[in-house]
Amino acid sequence: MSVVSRREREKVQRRQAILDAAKELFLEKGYFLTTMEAIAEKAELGKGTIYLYFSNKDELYISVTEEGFFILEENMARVSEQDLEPLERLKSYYYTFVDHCLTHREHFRIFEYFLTDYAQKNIPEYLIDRINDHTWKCLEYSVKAVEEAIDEGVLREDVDPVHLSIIIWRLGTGLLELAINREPEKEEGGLHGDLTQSAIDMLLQGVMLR
Amino acid sequence: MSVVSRREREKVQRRQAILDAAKELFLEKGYFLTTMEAIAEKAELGKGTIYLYFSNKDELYISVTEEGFFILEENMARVSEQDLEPLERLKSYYYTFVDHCLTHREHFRIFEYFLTDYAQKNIPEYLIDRINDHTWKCLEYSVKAVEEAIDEGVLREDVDPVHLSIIIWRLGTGLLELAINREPEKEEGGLHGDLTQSAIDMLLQGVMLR
Amino acid sequence: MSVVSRREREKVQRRQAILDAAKELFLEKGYFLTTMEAIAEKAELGKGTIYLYFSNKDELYISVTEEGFFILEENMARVSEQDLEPLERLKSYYYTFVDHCLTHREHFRIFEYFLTDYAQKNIPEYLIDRINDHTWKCLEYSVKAVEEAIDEGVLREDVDPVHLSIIIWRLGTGLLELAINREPEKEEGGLHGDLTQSAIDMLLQGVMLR
Amino acid sequence: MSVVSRREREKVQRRQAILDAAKELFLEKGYFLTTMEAIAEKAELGKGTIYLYFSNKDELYISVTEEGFFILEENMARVSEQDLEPLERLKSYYYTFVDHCLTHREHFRIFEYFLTDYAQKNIPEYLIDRINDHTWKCLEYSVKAVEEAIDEGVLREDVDPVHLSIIIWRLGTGLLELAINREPEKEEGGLHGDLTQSAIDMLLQGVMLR
DNA sequence: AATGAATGAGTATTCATTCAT
DNA sequence: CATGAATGAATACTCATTCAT
Repeated sequence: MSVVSRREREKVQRRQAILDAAKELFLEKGYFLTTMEAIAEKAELGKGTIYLYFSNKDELYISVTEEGFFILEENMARVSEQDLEPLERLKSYYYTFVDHCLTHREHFRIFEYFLTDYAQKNIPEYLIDRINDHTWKCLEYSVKAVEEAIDEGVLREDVDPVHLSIIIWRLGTGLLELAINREPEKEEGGLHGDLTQSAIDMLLQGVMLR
Repeated sequence: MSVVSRREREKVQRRQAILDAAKELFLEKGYFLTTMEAIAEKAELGKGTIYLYFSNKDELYISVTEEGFFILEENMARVSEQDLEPLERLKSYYYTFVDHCLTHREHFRIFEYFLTDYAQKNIPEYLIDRINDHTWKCLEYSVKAVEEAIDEGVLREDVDPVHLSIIIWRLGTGLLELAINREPEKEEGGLHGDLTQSAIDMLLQGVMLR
Repeated sequence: MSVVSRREREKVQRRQAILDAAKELFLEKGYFLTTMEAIAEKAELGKGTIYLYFSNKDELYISVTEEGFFILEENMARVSEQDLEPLERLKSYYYTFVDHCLTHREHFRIFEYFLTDYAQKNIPEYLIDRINDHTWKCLEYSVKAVEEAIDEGVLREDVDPVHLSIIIWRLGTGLLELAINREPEKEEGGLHGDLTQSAIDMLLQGVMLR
Repeated sequence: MSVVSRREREKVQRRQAILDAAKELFLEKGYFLTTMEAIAEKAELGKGTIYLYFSNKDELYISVTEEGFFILEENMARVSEQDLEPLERLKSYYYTFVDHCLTHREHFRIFEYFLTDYAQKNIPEYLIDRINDHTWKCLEYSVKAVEEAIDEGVLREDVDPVHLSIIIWRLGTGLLELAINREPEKEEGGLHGDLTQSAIDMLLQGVMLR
């Protein structure tokens, strides 16, 4: 059994090595300019080996994206377990998302690629579905927080929880796109930090009851 | 002269035919999956002809993007000439931008591609600059409106005009991304219309003096 | 008639302009890397115009080469009219050829190209024949001089006039190749001048009667 | 180990197959008219395979040329080890060179291309240097033989060893050019054999002490 | 299981030549 | 006559994927 488990462990490690190499390269050069050969080299594996773990380039790409979601989902879950005022929780989700994307910029970029049309047209549906599932799982945390906030009389009753959640989320990605693609290596506290905070504050101010 | 002007006209038409074909294809399949051959075919021209009008694929791509900006800038200028309350003007710029992107979805998508990393790394700087100039030109309309609004006591004084403009603009793109990429051919009045409006309203509500 | 002759003159001028432009470019970049467009531009004519004077690129190329021969033949003829000792005449032909090639380096290079295999395989026979005729015309001057020299008892009787002529001529081209291709813009008096002279002197010394 | 060495051997064989195919085609059609596809086809390999062995067309071309030099250098070295009178040795080098070029006509032609201007302008310097190194290595054998001949009082003291070597070498190429390009498949004993011999004899006769 | 050599479809771009004006 | 816009065949090179070892 020990032998089997060692093999098992090695397999997992190898898979991870490929994912890590791919993540870095997809981030650096984008989907089309990243070659399978380069990934193999960076992972210090043979070119053919990749195909033992991922059936093709697209699947590898999606897997890289998915990996990011696992981390994000964990962070979201952690926030959900904290004892917070509903509005604070809502902001906390927002910041968690923004921080996650800034820390794992690669996931954000890769995810953005995902929204583009040619990605959608060239990636098999089952892979797309997998990503969409993740997206919704994250969004739901926000939706619940908004509902709570309305219930507790902190937010106006005419606010649609799903709408507000989408707006917050898209506000975040909109600003992130700028921060990540335009000021590649800026420190966190710069213009973007301000914008991120101002944005959510202005927005919530606009829907709070007072 | 008549002959010359006819030729001149034909040249312009041919250039436009190429731009139109390219626009459609870049939109449909993205930069990398669109071939020069396909563009030529769609424009009903020889492959080599394209190169008489655009020096290479990148330049054609940028030109397509630029064309969209010319239209947008015109619309923005038109709004700027209207006699509007500063807050109405601000919203009007926002809606103009959103409407433009919904009407010319291709420009939006192409422009989004532009923000991606591999685009930035593989397009010559002078072409990138050309696009950035357009972006700033549009943003400035919004900045001026915010300044006016502050001057007239409609918006809080502690609001940074550039920051708010960026937030509005990015809120717009964030939502558009969703609308355009996820619900490809939805009619205007759907979920997105609501979101767009709610978003700007909530946001401005948050920064208004009252 | 005046009008006709003016037109005639213009035609000749235009042809010459093309030849001059082509000569310069073929020399500078070689056959394959010289484009018809570049020739047209340099000749300040339309691309299509060239085809009114030369039926295609090959013919133009040969014509350029031929033009060089006309000049060389004239110079050879001039030497043949001088009153010279047969051995001096022989050397004079040799120097005339070498000087011609150094002065009109382009003709030499173009001519050398002509000897290459792909030139031979891709140029219509009638054009090849035209060049060969020129070659023989020049060689015959030398042959006659050798015959004279033998008749006058200056050269050994066992020397074959054609053989010696070919040897002298090829010795010249062999050295020229070096001079022209390797030391592109060296002044005449350099290593090459010495070599050229030494070579013919050594050679003739070896076949002189004494 | 046996497996490894077999693979190694196959790699060498494959490389050689490409070189052979390329040699034949470059000879037959010249650089520009030889396509990588044709080479692949002749070598019975996939188009892409060539690029596993040679980084591009130029490198392949130079490699073909270089291969010829390896053979020539070997033959020259063999002559240098023989016990010969200096003048005989000198002639022997000359004949070795001429014979080599007649036996491996392709190398001669390819090398001649090398001297042309467009080759020089379009081949990376480091490749040019590689070829020049070979040229000098061969020439030095001749230079040493001339020096010996002078030392032993067989050749005149005023003869410059490098000059004479160059003259001999260029005399050889001059004649070879004729033999190879003009009488493609003539048997060895023809006009050319005579010329080659006559030429060196006349020349040396002219510089011998007597 | 891991490898990496081989493959060949696919792509941007060039350029001699034609032909309508 | 002169033009130059249009053409499309041709070509070097890349890269995801396969498969024999």
